Amino acid sequence: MAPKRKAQTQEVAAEDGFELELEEAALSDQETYDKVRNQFDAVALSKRARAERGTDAASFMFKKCDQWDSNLKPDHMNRPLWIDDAGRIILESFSPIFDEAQDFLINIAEPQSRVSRMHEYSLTTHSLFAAVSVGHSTKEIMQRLEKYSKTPLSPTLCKFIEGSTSSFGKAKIVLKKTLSYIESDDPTILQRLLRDPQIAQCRADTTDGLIQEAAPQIGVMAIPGTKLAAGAKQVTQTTEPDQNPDNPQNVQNPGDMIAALREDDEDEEVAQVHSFQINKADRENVIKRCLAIGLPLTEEYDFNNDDVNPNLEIDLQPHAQIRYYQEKALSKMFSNSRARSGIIVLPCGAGKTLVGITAACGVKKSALVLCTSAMSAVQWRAEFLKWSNISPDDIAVFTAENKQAFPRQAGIIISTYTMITGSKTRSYDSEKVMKFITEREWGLLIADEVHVVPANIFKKVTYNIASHAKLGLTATLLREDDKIEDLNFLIGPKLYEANWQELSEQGHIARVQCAEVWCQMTPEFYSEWLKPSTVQKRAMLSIMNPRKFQACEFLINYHEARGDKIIVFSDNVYALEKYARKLKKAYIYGGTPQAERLRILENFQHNEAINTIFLSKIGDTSLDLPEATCLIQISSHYGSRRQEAQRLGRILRAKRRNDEGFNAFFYSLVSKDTDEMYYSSKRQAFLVDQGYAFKVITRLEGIEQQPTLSFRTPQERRELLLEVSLANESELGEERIAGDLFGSKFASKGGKAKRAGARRTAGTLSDLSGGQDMAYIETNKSRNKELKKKGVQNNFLRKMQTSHSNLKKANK
DNA sequence: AAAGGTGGAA
DNA sequence: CAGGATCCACCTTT
Repeated sequence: MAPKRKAQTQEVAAEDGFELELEEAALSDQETYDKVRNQFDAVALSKRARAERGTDAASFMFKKCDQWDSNLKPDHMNRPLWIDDAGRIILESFSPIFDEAQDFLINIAEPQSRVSRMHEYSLTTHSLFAAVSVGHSTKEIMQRLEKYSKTPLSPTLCKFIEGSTSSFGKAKIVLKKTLSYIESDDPTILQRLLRDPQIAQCRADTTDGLIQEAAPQIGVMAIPGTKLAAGAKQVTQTTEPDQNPDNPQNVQNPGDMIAALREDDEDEEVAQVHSFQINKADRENVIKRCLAIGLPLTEEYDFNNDDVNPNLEIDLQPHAQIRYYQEKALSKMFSNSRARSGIIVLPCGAGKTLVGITAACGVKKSALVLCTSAMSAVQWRAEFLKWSNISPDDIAVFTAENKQAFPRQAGIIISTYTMITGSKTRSYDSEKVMKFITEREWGLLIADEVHVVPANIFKKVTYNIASHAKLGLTATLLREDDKIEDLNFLIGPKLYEANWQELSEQGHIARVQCAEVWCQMTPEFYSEWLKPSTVQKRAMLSIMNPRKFQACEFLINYHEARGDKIIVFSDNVYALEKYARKLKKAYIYGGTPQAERLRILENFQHNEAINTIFLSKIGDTSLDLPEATCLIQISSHYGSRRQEAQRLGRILRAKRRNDEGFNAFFYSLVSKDTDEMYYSSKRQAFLVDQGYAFKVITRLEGIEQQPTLSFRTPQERRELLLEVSLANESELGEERIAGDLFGSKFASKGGKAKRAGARRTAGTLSDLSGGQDMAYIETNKSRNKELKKKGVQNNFLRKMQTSHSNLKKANK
């Protein structure tokens, strides 16, 4: 703490205009930097807090505008950026140089929200770190910001950028011949590191000075699958103008000195690099320590010069043509012919898998792919075989049922996070494969869906597995907690983030109409809802709201008539089953056995008669349903933005997306005047930021004309209410089964926890229905007969339900 | 011996 | 913030 207790006053000042006074003379670089950074954070926080507090989210922006007005550059209309002192950047998307500016901003700033006319970014220490690590220099960042900004950059901001960039990304951790080196083009940085006792202790080589050698040639890396790799010399056609920042043609204003300066930079950098070696065992510690003292290391893998690890024979199939944004993302990873660790953010359905595969083809070393479920592990393998020419022997899946390693020197293993991190006792085979994995060196580690991996788990992964480069793939780099930050340091900076809107405009992902349907609660349900009761009960009531049910039914009818394939999501398993049964549709939840799921999905995809399925949370991830074109959400997990985004992602890859005028639909059904309203708005935040407009529908056109909707009479509604209430009570503890007409309690608790209990009760129930002894097995059969008797019309449905072997529930 | 249920874990 | 879903290892059964 500085002796001068100015913090208070400064914070107050910060609230209103953010005036900084720094006594630079008294402070070292590091201190200056810390101070600037702290104040930045404080300002950003207070602003955000104020905005979120909701007094008026927009007012401070207007205030900022007043300030900006005063010093606009004369030609400001040609410049697309508004930048304030706290690093908030507003980008006008209608600017002529929008593309150029956006490409640049994506590299240096964090996208906050990208709605159609204006995109908001914010400069953070971390985003600047990422910028430097993908090769932008301080000078370049400043100059280009200055170029795009409508107002002159404030000294505060300049100081911030300088402070962040000068210390970030200067030192790299590089593996050469499997040994770890800390490398930098500036020897003073290394000396500064070595002065730190903890780091010095980890040093491996015994030389006094530093190792010095010529820097590697910075060449254009040929990314497999691009025309460049195919041998075509016309690079400019395939690459976006801004992909290569060193391309002087990008400089629009010839008066700018950027190009010249940039070239100077290059010359300096190419000259020489210095390094010292560290003990491999201490690698984690060094990275951590460097982070702590403000000099984080970037991690790069010089795979071309790695002759210790055997090469893997893998190349993309000739027919695999990667798209420009995938190429852009990969070029960030592979510039200067090394593999850089980091995270690539692409919307679901935009080809994350292909990016991963291409990366593996680029590195051509053994690779380890980690995904969240065993199912997607199998899918990854299939994709590998489809897109690359890798021999099937070289690619193994390591899950509970499939424990293999590859027989040859190099290969690919696909596994799950749980399998790798699991600390419990393993079977002998698992142990063997784990040993195989931990004892070898991996060229590339691909982490699928990194956002779901809590940092501490991934720490374990990085600790256990020696991998030279790590690539994280995700669609939604956000979590409701703050663990996402840790990922930045465990894997690396975010290398690329695609813009959903842009991709959908170009037809890479489907266009989506989003709508929120507000359903009135019926009087019976609302008065019940108003009674003091538990959160669960209220939630249940709002989900089971008959009007919502009708809306759902109406939408299904409407979209089935249009020829859409519909997925209905419900987090609540009880509601899921209720809806699905009432509407005679197939449904899948956690308790549905594997074979059953596959059958249902198969039918959904290929059977003309099955156009709607109901899914529980299970459908959120790793279920590939390219047929779906319409999505209805009837209940959801509180305010989880990620879930919303991922569900939307389910329909983004719609096969028919390139049809003329094709639209996918996303409905969120919300019971009016309940908690759902609040959660719904919160959940949408991310999608809105990605530029999706949510329409609010309060009345469905033509719903009155539908004569066949369920729950039209108050009588039916009261029955439903009764059912729901009873189901709810029994759920809340007591083994109450009377009146539980559909045995729904057990359906909703399909999980293992209550299975034993369920079985016992099922016995009792089957007593009631006449199956006297060994009730458990018999239950199914008698139930099936019942179903047949009831005359289920739909062939498929009957077939499906007959073989629904996991029915712990007894139907009345 | 496959297939499927159970329990524990995170 | 809690409960659901998932995964794995072990244990039973045509």
